[in-house]
Order: sequence, then structure tokens, then C-alpha cells
Amino acid sequence: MLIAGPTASGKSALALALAERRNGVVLNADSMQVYADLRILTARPSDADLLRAPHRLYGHVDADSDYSVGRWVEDAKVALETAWGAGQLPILVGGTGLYFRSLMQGLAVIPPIPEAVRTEIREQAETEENAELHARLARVDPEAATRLNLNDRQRILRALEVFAATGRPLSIWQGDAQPPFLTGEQTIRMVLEVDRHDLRTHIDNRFHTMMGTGALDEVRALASRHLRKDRTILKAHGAPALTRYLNGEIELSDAIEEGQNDTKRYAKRQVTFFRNQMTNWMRHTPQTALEPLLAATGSENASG
RNA sequence: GCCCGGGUAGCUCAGUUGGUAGAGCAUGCGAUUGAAAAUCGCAGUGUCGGCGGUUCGACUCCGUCCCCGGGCA
Repeated sequence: MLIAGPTASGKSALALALAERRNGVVLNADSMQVYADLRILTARPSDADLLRAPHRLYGHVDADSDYSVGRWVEDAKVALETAWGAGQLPILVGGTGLYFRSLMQGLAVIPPIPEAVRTEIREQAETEENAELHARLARVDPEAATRLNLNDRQRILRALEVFAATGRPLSIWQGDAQPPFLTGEQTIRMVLEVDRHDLRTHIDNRFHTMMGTGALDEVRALASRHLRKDRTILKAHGAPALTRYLNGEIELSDAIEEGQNDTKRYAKRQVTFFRNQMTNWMRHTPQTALEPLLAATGSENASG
């Protein structure tokens, strides 16, 4: 079972309710909740939640390591096999649409890029204008260059890295067969939909709750690790702004507002992704989602 | 009461010598193949505080009133 939804839409609670009734394991499909740090700020399940049903792929990654969709897909495959082997219903929940899509539509099989190559490409790029960088890509991978916007440095750098490390254009790698791990027939898929205005209110309220339950302390603890500035966890919504507050650069109220705003903009992008990339999924509000999901799993997985 | 500075997009503001307005942020829409809570593209909106006046034409000049901030009494 796959449950997607924008941040603060009530996915986790729904997954938990299902796991309890259907002998399920909750598997995380969120790119930030995989990290051990910032448990509160990334809205990971509480200890009480963990006692109610088994959870996997939460907080299992150290913030000071490279993680990516590719690694998540591998982790998810193992977790799925394990759950099936134990006769449990795997329930994948999260807000990272790319993770779901990669699991179901496959992901190009590309060797890992050596750290040295990534560093070299990035250092080279520092002094280059967007246009130069894009032109450089056009020489080695015209197809990727055509597809990528001039200013999309992140993707351009990735394409350059892949060519530099493998001698083969990213667009060719991506054209190879990419077998999906899960098919539509094997899955029950649900996207949670919440009124935008209500969602924004939930986001604001949740952020305040996080502030009241120790979010600032964990940001302080993370900052004290002095991780490399490009570590992904440092981009968790609220973390950059709260860090600046801790450094005395901005007011707390402004930091909170920025964290809330980052989250709201993200929610909008999530909704766009689900709407346009995950078309053959069921859609329900959090209030009406449980019943059809129970019905869909009732006959074979009822555990008593 | 007097003096000074302001009133322009939802917010913060820019608007050269008069020719009916723009940036950033916010918002909406979209893209999305190993950083995806990332990265990037597109779009809209204004009785330019009110009312008069000068002018072919006023956000811009003049008068007056209202509101906000500061100062002096």
C-alpha cells in the first residue's frame, strides 16, 4: 500500500491506523525523515507511534552521508521483501513523489559518482556563468542540455558529473531499460488531498507545536556538528532560518515565519507533482481515506 | 497648533526633466530520473490616499483635506 500526500496532511496517522488493523509495517517515503537528526522538525513519528506499529526507514541515515533516491529505492526494496517474508502488509507513506515514482516506474541504473569527480565539477563550476555551464553540457550531452533549463544548475551539474565519471551521457543512461520494482496491480495507491487553505493553517500550527516541543534544541545540536554546508538535512524546512536565529542574525518570529513559508511553498510543489505525475492513484481526504483502504485490504490481510 | 518625512501590487519599496507604472518577496500554474523539504520555468493583480486645479496629457506640478511616523510647542 502506498500513501502519498502533501506535508501536514495527516498521512502518518492514516498509515498508523491501517498498520494497526492490518498487521502492517510503515515504511518511510520521505527524503528528510530518513535522517537521524531533526526528528521533531521533520515530523517523524513519536515514540508512542512507534509502539503502536513497526516503522522502517525512519532516521536510519546519518546526516553526514550522501543519500539519494537511488539509495532509498534500494532500502525500500529490502524493507518490502522483509515485510512480505514476515507476512506483514508494507505501507509506504511519505511526501516525496520522486521516491514513489522511482519505485514504480524504475530509475536509471547509473554507477555512483566518485566524490572526487563531484567535487571537481563543482569547483570548476563556481566561476562559470549559467550559460557557460549549459554550453559545456551541450557539447557532451546535447539531449540533456536541450531538456534542461539554462539556469537549472543543479541538474546541469549532475549531468556533467555523470559524463565525467562514466564517459557516457546521462541522457543515454536514462534511456536504458528501467524495470519498475512495483507494478500498479500489486499496489493500492492513495493520494491525500486537503484544501489548500486548511493545509496552510495546519502547517502554521504544526510549526508552532514543533517549536514548543524542542525543535530549536535539535537545530542547535545539529549546528554543533558543523557538517559540510551542502548536507541535505541542513535544508529541512525551518532549519536554515532557525540556525540564523541561533546565530543572532534574525528575530525568532521571522525565523518561524520563514520556516512556515518554506513549508507552504513545498506543499504547493508536492500537490503539483501528485496531480500531474501520479495520475492513476485514488484521491481522498484524510477523513474519507481509511474506509476504502481497509476495504481494499480486508479480505486477505485481516489479522484478527 | 506648527515644522519635517511618508501614503504606489497582498507585503517592503523603486519610479530619471509631466506622456496612465516596475522590482523583490508572497500568491497561482507548470517542469521534475541519485541534493527532490532540492532545483528550475511561466503568469497575474494596481480607482499610484481623497477631492479640486494647471495642462493636449498628472504617480509626477499647485491647492486643500484625510491617515501614519518623527520633532517642536
